[in-house]
Amino acid sequence: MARSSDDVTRTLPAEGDMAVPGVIFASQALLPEDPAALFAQVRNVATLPGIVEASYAMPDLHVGYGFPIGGVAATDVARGGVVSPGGVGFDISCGVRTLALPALAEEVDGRALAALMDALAEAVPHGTGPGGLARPSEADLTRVLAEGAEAIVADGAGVAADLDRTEDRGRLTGADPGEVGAKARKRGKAQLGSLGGGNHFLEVQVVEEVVDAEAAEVFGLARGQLAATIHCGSRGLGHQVCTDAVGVMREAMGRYGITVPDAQLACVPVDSAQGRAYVAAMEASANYARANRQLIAEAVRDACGKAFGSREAVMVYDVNHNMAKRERHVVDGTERDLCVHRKGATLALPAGHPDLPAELAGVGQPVIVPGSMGTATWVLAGDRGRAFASTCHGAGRLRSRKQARKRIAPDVLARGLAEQGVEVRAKSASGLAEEAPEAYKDVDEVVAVCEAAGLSRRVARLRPLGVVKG
DNA sequence: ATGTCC
Repeated sequence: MARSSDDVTRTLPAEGDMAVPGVIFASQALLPEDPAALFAQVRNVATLPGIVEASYAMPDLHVGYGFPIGGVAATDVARGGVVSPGGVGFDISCGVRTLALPALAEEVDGRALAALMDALAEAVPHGTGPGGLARPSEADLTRVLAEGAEAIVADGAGVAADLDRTEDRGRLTGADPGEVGAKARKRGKAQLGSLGGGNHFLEVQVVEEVVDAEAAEVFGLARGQLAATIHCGSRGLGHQVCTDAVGVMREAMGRYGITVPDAQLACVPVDSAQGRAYVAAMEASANYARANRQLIAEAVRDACGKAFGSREAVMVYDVNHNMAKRERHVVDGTERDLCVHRKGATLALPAGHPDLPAELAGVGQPVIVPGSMGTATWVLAGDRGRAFASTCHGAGRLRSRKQARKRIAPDVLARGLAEQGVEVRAKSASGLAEEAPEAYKDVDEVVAVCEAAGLSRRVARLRPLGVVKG
């Protein structure tokens, strides 16, 4: 029987220092046996200065640095609302980009797939540490920080249509490269155009199921078609920007009279010197992340050219899931200027929203939700605009990296994936075990809960055929 | 997530 919104919504009433309630969208199956630490994080966020409506958590929620991953929190800028790096995450503007490939799965046999995966593994730098597709000068890096994916397309890597299908058209206009520290620049300079490690990956997939035919057609996806999905972020640059900002805010917070229940929730008013500096550096990091995905998408096109004889790969969408954005939303009957933190959560604009490009206005914003390695990726569309128009970002981790390493043997895992017909090109065996499906929640249940809650609608399910991992 | 501890 179909579940109602109430069936998947849990409220933690405002008590103690909480300014608003906690609202968690999840079924029992998506919560850990002992959710105490997770609920404590949702409650802690509800105490932040200026928070409005609720401390929300999406169905893929799990414990993170200060804020839960899967958390959505909006603060009222005019009423002392804060910005917190812990509410954005270390991998600033980490996100997912899917391209529709010019081939049907039935046209690609095992040998052709293996050739494509070899070409992709060769073309796209993956794994931790330095080494990227681009070799930017200091001036190039500054331009990427200021202009994002737009700078990459302007230099000839990609087409204008790529930007039409990239969140914010690939460029955050509040970015100030001058607010990105020297150490962050140094790390970023050596990594532009690289996947990284952890749960970051590049997959070749087949569209296995279309749930919403109209939206799938608008998004450029058809049953049986191949797709490529890129999951990565701002690498060491964003990580360093986050680290630097947490240090500054821990020290500055007291001067604004702010106390928080957890040091990891370090924050300052959005409208303060330190708040403005962080937002400018965060947006520059977001530009770096989108430029990174644009460069990798071009390398995917090159690999397709080599393996298929066609470079034609059409953007479905590029959505990010680690950002704080200034947005206007109606709260208690009045439209307000909010700073919306989405950490392990995405924007999901409903159909008809004025910020959507005309071609997407009829169906809503695309959202791409990668499952764990070897499991499905879902393409969704914004639905009712709940929780400041947000939805989930992935399967959500169930076991820590350490637990996963302990429980899962990499060779057994690799064999299992091979038996499923998934071609794996992995750099690190222990890294592979950390990303095993057993370490994650069931992504099908995550998106089903999003749909029941009215956060987003299911459009298409993509099954992996090959994966490149750090 | 991360030059997985300066």
